[in-house]
Amino acid sequence: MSQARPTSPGTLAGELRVGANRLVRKLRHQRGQADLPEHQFVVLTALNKFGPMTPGALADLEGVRPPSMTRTVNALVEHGFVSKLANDQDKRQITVQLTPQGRNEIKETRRRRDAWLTKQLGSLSPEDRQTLAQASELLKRIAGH
Amino acid sequence: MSQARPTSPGTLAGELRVGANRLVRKLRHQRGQADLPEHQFVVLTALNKFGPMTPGALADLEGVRPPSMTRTVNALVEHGFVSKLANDQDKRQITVQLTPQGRNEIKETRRRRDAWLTKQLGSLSPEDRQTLAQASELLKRIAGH
DNA sequence: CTATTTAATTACTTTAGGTAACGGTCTATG
DNA sequence: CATAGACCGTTACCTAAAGTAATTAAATAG
Repeated sequence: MSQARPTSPGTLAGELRVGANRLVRKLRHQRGQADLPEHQFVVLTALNKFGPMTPGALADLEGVRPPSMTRTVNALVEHGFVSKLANDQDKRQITVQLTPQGRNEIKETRRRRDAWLTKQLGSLSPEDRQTLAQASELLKRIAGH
Repeated sequence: MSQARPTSPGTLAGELRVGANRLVRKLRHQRGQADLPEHQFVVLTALNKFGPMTPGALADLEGVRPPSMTRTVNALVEHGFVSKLANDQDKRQITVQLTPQGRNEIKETRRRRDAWLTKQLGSLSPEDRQTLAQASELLKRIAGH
């Protein structure tokens, strides 16, 4: 494990971009027929993490425009994974919330889609897994919200 | 550095997927007007790494259907970043190869698109950068080639 | 030598995103 | 306090990038 000189941000950036892109592409390729499209799934996970939100807040969070989020939310409503709730304080707004089926779908989808990755990780040493665990935190921190 | 129990592959998979996805999404969001679309850029980098290839081989490599690759290659030809070359052994096939402008575009695009990430990495501690450097290797290993 | 297979392409469809504009609701100021 | 403007979700329409089906031309197997 040579550590001659500190890793320079510039060269690391390229390495990290390539590594992250490859993993994401591979994971996308692993996505089965049964799984929800990524843009729908991330909305479920956002609601699971932050609780009920308006479509506008979801759009901001996911970095898409409001009309796109309207479509995504409507698709999820049709699947029965979320429901829309009127807001009595401000009648312009609505609240989107997970249904029990939505919660279940998160669990099932994660299980299916992480099966491949879990297998790969299982073949690494505990030290390497520890490295990746720390890296996961750093990635999230870098990416902000 | 608390290491009470070994990081389980199952929970790590979820963390890693989220972290990698967020970074990639953020990087995509940072992509400037001047940069090529990702699907075009990755073809340039593939040609740079593996040398001249047929459209079919590129399609396999990128996990995309042949008609999509035909379009991507044609767009790159119009930009002058690659050129098509007839194959005399098998006249059904063509070879796609980088032009000098294509090579230059890779360099320039990488420089531009890594500017943001380089800045983020610069604000981390050398230890964290070391963690990410190791993680980059692991990500590439996991994702295969 | 014909029949099948293969490679790239063309034509058309699907998916997921964007912008512009609208309609109902809230809010601030004149 | 009335109304002008801002805000929120939505609708209508457009664009980008991928897919499938069908086409053309070339190689190869029987």
